[in-house]
Amino acid sequence: GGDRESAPLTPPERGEGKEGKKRKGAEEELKGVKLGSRGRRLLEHLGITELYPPQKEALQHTLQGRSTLVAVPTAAGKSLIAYLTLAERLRKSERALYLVPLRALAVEKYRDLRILEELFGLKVALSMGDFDRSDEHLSRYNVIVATSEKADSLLRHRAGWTEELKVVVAVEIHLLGDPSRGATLEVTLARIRSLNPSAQILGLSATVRNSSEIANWLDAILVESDFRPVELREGIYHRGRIDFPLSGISQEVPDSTGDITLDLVVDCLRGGGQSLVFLSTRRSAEHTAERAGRYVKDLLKEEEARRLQQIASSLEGEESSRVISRLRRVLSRGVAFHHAGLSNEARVAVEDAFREGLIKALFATPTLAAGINLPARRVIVRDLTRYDSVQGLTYLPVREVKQMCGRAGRPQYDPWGEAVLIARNPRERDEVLQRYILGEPEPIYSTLGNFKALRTHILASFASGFTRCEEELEHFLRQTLFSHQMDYWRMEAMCQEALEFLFEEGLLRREGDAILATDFGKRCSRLYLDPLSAVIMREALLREPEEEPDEFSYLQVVSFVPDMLPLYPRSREVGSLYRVYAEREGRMLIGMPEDPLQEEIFLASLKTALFFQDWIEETPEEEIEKRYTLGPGDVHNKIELARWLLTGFRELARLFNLPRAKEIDRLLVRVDYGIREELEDLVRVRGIGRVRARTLFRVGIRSRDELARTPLAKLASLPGFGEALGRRILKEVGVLVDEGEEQKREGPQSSLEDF
DNA sequence: ATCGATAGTCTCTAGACAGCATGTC
DNA sequence: CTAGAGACTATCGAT
Repeated sequence: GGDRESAPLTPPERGEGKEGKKRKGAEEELKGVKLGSRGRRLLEHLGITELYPPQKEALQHTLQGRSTLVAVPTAAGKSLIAYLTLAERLRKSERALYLVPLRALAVEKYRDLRILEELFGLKVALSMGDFDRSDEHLSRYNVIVATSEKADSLLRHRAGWTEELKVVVAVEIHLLGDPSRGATLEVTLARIRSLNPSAQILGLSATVRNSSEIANWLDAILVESDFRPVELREGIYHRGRIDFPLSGISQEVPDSTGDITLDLVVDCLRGGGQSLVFLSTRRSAEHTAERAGRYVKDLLKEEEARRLQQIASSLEGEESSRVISRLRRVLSRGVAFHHAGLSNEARVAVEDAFREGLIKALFATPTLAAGINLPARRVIVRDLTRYDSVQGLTYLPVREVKQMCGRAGRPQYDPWGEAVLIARNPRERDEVLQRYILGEPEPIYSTLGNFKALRTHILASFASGFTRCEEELEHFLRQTLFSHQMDYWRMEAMCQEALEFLFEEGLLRREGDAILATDFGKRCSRLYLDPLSAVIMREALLREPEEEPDEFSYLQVVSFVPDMLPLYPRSREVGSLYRVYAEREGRMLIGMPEDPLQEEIFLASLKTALFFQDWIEETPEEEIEKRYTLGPGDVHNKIELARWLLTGFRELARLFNLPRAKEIDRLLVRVDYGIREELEDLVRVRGIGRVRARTLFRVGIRSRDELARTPLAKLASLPGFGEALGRRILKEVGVLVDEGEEQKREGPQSSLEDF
């Protein structure tokens, strides 16, 4: 429930009834749509008495089973269309897939959709990387919520149920144009459609210029509208005033702080409204929050200040990271910042406190624009440009700014929403007006036409047996958005290049006219690795350096691969990285490349490997954060990446029957826990992680055997242990000793609470 | 001699998807 | 076509 775009569908009571909407009784309003009993029950349960015009229009098509593309602004109630369609159309023996771009969104949608289970007995499953391990069991569910990468992976594993989908919902479908991840969504949709030609596709999109082209590709009916449940006023701030060009309103903003951004925040807060401020860097998000705190602090109610203090102090223990303690400090003053460097715990705390209205101003990087819905009375876009290493400073895409602006106006709370774009000079004022207020969002273009996407998806196509020769590949590629938008011959040359690469590197082989994936190719595809990553890993595995490789050697390999997001060295670190290399050259599994561009990546891989090494040397996390200027969220993300890539690395070593697989597996355990070798044994015991293992080690308990000989009383007295835990641990170790069984330990459990 | 203010110079830049293996409280 | 915030450093002046 809460403030998600799916839930608050009652129009604002204070609203003026813009655009001539009239309130009518529930029955009459719903008449335009032939909702069945399930739909009515769902609406009733959600407390919704009225549907918005675009919802009604879309439902007329979707309830008939027609594929539909709904292109409407942020927060116009797109999700409800999907929920109602699923409720009405899905029988207990049938299946639907719900595609989302982010894991956080997957969790959100999963929670929402659980209501279908509650009301109609339709079972809902959540499937995303590192979360749902029992993929075969997914066939027992009616609605499967998955990220597009996970869905792609499930297709590659040929889970049977992927061929019997009745409805496929794809949200944020405009991400087809995303340069790094759009191709996955595109191929996944194309694949699903070719396996399920009769499946109903329900695409939900932000407004885009070429929506009819996208709809056409999907063979879908287009429902387009710029309807918003809360009026949105888009304005430009310049020289002490906000102008709202479309409504002709102009409003003065008193100079109370000497800083434009803070003036806008304070101005909004005086009217009792929350602000959401978008900035381009983490540093300015944190810094501006800090300055804003001084002004917001005094405007807090006593009760609010108390609650905020509570939330701040509940964030982790005393010793914690720079970022978190800074967040704590600003939180107690009624403001916060939000970026990907925060831990999940902190992020969620900030989001909740903002929803509750406790945080008066939130300073965010684009994490919030694309992520979960967090509306505010006033959205302030301070930075309309972003640094790009290739192009320098560039203006943000219109779609992105519109998405930020769309967050303005909380249904049921605000009479209207205000989005304020800050112009720094008269020339920029005109630019902003033309580009963002009057301008249209960019068209969506396929991003499948690049080497990385093609080699990855072409391999997957053969590895999973979807295509078995060049003609079948062409037939499939002709169904993609790319060939829908451009002539196929443009892609053909690139496909040839990708095929050549895959043949040459032994991922594909020919058998007469047929094309087959080799075992290496199949493994690579199922491990979801970029073929280039797999090739680099294979070369590293087969290399025989002068000296025995150590953990650093392996860590450097996974850090060098294109699937890694490495830590780039600062200019003054470069020298020492060359020294690191010189020192370890004899043990390295990859040599320094000649190509200067590759060399840069290589240096980054060295820095990244040093980071992982610090982690498994049990360097305190705060120290790591300081040394590499990262936040807890970054550390976590990097570790997670390394776990995935090390698994792939290990599996490839196993495939080639190399003893190095064992080495890599042990390293994986260490990365998993962030521990030195000496704790490896202890940590395999359930209930013992890096901290407890270190405690045990310190008092001389160094193995499971020694643990088994420890009296319960002693164990229970150690810090971090108690009687119950001690008993459980001893039981587990005891059982092991009795049965003399070699037991593998489990990975750490993920749970919904982690999100 | 030490400290501090000021002006000039240097540095750095958002985000986030994926795998495998199994029993257990 | 297109940078700017913030950290760091050098310099000079005051005490």
